[in-house]
Amino acid sequence: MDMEARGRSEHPEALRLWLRMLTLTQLIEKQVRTQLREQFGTTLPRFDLMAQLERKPDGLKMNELSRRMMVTGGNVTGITDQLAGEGLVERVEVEGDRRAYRVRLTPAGRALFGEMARQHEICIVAAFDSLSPAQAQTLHQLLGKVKQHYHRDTLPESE
Amino acid sequence: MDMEARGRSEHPEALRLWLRMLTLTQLIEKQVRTQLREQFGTTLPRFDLMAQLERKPDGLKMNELSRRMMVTGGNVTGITDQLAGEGLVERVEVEGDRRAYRVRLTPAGRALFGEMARQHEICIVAAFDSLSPAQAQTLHQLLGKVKQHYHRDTLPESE
DNA sequence: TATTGTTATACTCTATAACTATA
DNA sequence: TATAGTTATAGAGTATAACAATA
Repeated sequence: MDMEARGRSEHPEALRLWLRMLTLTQLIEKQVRTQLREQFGTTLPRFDLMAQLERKPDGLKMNELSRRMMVTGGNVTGITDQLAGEGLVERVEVEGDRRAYRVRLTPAGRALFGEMARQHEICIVAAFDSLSPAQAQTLHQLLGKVKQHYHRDTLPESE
Repeated sequence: MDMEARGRSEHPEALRLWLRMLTLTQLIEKQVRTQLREQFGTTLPRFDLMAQLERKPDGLKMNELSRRMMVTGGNVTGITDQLAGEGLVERVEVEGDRRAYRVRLTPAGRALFGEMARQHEICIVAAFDSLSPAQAQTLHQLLGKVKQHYHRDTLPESE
């Protein structure tokens, strides 16, 4: 192992940091995808879409979903079609704009997402098990600092 | 924005941490992919493979590449075929085992990788620009702790 | 004209499994 | 039998661009 092998002492700290973060993220992500596939027959983008909707009872418009999921619109249509076909989400009309829909979880979708989220949480908690609460908080803050700076440079607007 | 929207106060710290790390990684990764595509007409897996070889003058066997890149063997064959077709890597025989090859960078591949790595480094350094050296080191250490623990649970062997 | 969402398409990346050739 | 690597295939995931309907 290790993709991280790429980062060597001759490289600046930032590069070693990035390679470690990338490797770790891929490792955890791979496990999450496996869990979603094996336990629920679903995929990470589908889970992501449902997660976006979970705390928005009124749903989200397609372009909002697209922006939040960081993928282009056509893909959101495809995933939404799948989930709608399984009765997990539904499209509802937006009054005042007949072009747009809002997508929201159905009761069945909400129930299934609750189960998935519970398993997912167990998996993630285990992954970060080695950190003390204080360390976890520090990590969270440092990542937040990087992300905020990054957004400022590349994605001016935010919610 | 934000995929991180998934993480709410009712969720444990680990989940918020994970979502923040995932979002940030995807953000940076997307920029890296764009840079590799636009400036060099290449992809992240191709860059990764070359990066693995860069510090191994004798090259690596296919199964070692597969393990390090965390993908299955067939994919390594495909990427190696592409790079070999462009004269960037070459397969050399392993004496004592006529089944195996070692893949290594050609001089042209080494030169090109050097250029790519230089641009890549600029991009990554900029991404983590907001951290002080001490903060970067802390982040590196915390990620290392999580990763080590993770490896112990899931991937016993290491290099 | 601009925007919302859909459709069609193509390409990269990936895993799986069957295959060959050596060991 | 087991291992190194290849081939073939299928599916996920993505971006692009052309399109329809509405604003």
